[in-house]
Amino acid sequence: MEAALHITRFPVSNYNLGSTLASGQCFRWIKKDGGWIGVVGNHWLRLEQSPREIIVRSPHPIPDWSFVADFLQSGLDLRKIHRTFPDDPPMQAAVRGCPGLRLLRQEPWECLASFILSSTKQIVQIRQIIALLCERFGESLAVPAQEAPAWAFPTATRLARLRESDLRACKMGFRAPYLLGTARRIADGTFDLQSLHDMPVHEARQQLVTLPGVGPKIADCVLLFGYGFQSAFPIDVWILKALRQLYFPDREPATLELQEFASTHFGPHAGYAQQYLFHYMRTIHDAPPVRT
DNA sequence: TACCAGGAGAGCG
DNA sequence: CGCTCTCATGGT
Repeated sequence: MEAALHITRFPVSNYNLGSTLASGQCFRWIKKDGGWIGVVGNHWLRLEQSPREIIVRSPHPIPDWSFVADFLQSGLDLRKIHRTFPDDPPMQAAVRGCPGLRLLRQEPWECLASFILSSTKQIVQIRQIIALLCERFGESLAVPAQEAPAWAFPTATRLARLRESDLRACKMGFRAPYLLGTARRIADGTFDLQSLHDMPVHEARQQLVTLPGVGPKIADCVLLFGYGFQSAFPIDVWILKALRQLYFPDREPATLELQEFASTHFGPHAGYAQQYLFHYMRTIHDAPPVRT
């Protein structure tokens, strides 16, 4: 089975594939047999970390693997990013605590839809909802023998034709009309996701928050994870807690003050810094007690 | 069981 | 404006 797969390798340094895929920026990758199974575009893929490269396997020939390099951002020099981070104890602890953590570059529609579904949900539940949505409405993909079936993320056009009850059946609750409304604006052409690539970040953000179910936090997630605007700094409950505990342990700043602090303190790649704080907070600094 | 989750939108005053 | 409440569902 192994030999039947088509394979390529991306040389990397300081790339922690596991932390990256499990850091709450994407929701479809599953750890299996020392590697990771997932979908990029219309391709089932298996990714595996080795010391100096990421090994990529596909069930069918891939003439051009560059879409995988784009997704992984494997060519990015992480040290250059780190050098722009503020030189303070919390930030340095977060970087040391999450070596090789990266930002992926996801397809904007999948990223937008996924984060509309993320509001007030735990990551495990977001994953369940998205898995259901893909299984029911996504295009079936070719997978290797003995592997579980896989589906592409459903297109906006496909979701736009559904009824709200079809989406609620995927356990997304009050998020169903949001996702449906946004899918319809993209499907009917009144919102152009592609055009955001060429806008200044503040303008792209203004556009995104006109979509139903998209407020400041989700807009920033899409700008950061889907478009690569690395100044975007999503502020959620975890980041608020991180800023309070790590930077202001002796008092209780208002949310507005923390937003102001976040927008000025972390430099041109603030969004990247945010991912370190988020993952550090969730996995190390304030990890919930382990049950036995 | 009760609480809370990578929030947003509507309805107040 | 700024604040509060609600929204649906399931994990812990």
